[in-house]
Order: sequence, then C-alpha cells, then structure tokens
Amino acid sequence: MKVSKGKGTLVKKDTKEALKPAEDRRIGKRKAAIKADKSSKQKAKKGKLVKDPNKPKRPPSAFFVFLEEFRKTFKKENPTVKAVSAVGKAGGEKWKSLSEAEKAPYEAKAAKRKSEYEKVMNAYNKKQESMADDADEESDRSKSEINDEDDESVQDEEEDEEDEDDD
DNA sequence: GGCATGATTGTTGGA
DNA sequence: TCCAACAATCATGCC
Repeated sequence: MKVSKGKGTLVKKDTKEALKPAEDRRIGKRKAAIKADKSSKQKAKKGKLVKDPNKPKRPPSAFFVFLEEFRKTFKKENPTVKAVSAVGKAGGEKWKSLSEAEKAPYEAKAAKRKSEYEKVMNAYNKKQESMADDADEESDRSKSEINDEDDESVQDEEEDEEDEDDD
C-alpha cells in the first residue's frame, strides 16, 4: 500500500496499518479504496471523467517487478492455481521474506523503470502544454494544421518510447 | 460477450 | 503530510 519507505508514509506503517492485521486492511480500507478505484475506472470507461489514454502508465514498484517473476515461478510450482489472489498473497508473503540483498535487483529494475517513466512523463507534460497552447491558438489556426502538429508530436513520443525500450 | 472482482506492496500525485 | 489511485495478472461470476 502506501506504507514503508519512500516519502513520509513510513509513519503510517508504524501507526495505522501496523496496528491493524492484514485481514483488516484487506477487507476494510483497502477494499473500499479498491472499490472506489474500480468505480472510478468504470466511470472513466463509461465516458465521463475521461482520462487521457496517452498518459504514460505508472512504473511498477520493486514489488511488482518481483511479482512478474514470481508469477512465473508460482505457475510452475502451482500449475493448477490460477487465481490472481493466490499469487498476490503468496507473492506478498514471499516479498516480505526476502532480504534487502535479494530485493536489491528488483529495486534496481524498478528504479530504471521509474527513470524511464519520468522521461516519458516529461514528454507527456510538454505535449500537454503544447496542446494547451494549441487550444489557445485554435481560433487562429485551421484544424488541419493542428492535426498535423499533433500527429508529429505523437510520433515523436512513440519513438521516444521505443528508444527507451531498446535501452 | 464483456466487464468487475479479488489480493498483494510500493509509488505517485493531488489535496 | 496524508491518502486515494494505480501499476500486473487472469479465472470466475454476473449481467
């Protein structure tokens, strides 16, 4: 969740969440958050509250990087277990049992993904700004001109992403 | 058929 | 500083 290191959220682990059993967190606050999350996604999908589909996806945390590998292992060891909840639980427990040294490579990968995300976000933000500028100038411009520029900027961004992938 | 749900931790972004 | 949202995964159930 939003606990442990990073930013100032460490406090929470020591207070709220640490005081509550994992079960409580799951069926309580977290669940509510998930429901809110899902409903917001739903809203987004339904049309209102539309989110930018071009917005870069958030980078996976170290835990999620670990989970990607863990899923493969878990599937091999438990080919009959398909439930994502089981993988999540097992992954969570395994993650906690890992030493700092064992987590290190996953954190390194996560850090790399994060820096890539920051680059992409930068480009995305610039694009947003330029689009806002475009909107201001829209009355002066023909729509075809705008579309041309937009296409170019999108292409640039896609190329950037591919470059990052190569890296 | 298509979408929501569940279960996990870490990080981000907004208030 | 705190909290909600979101990131991946996919079988299952519901409408």
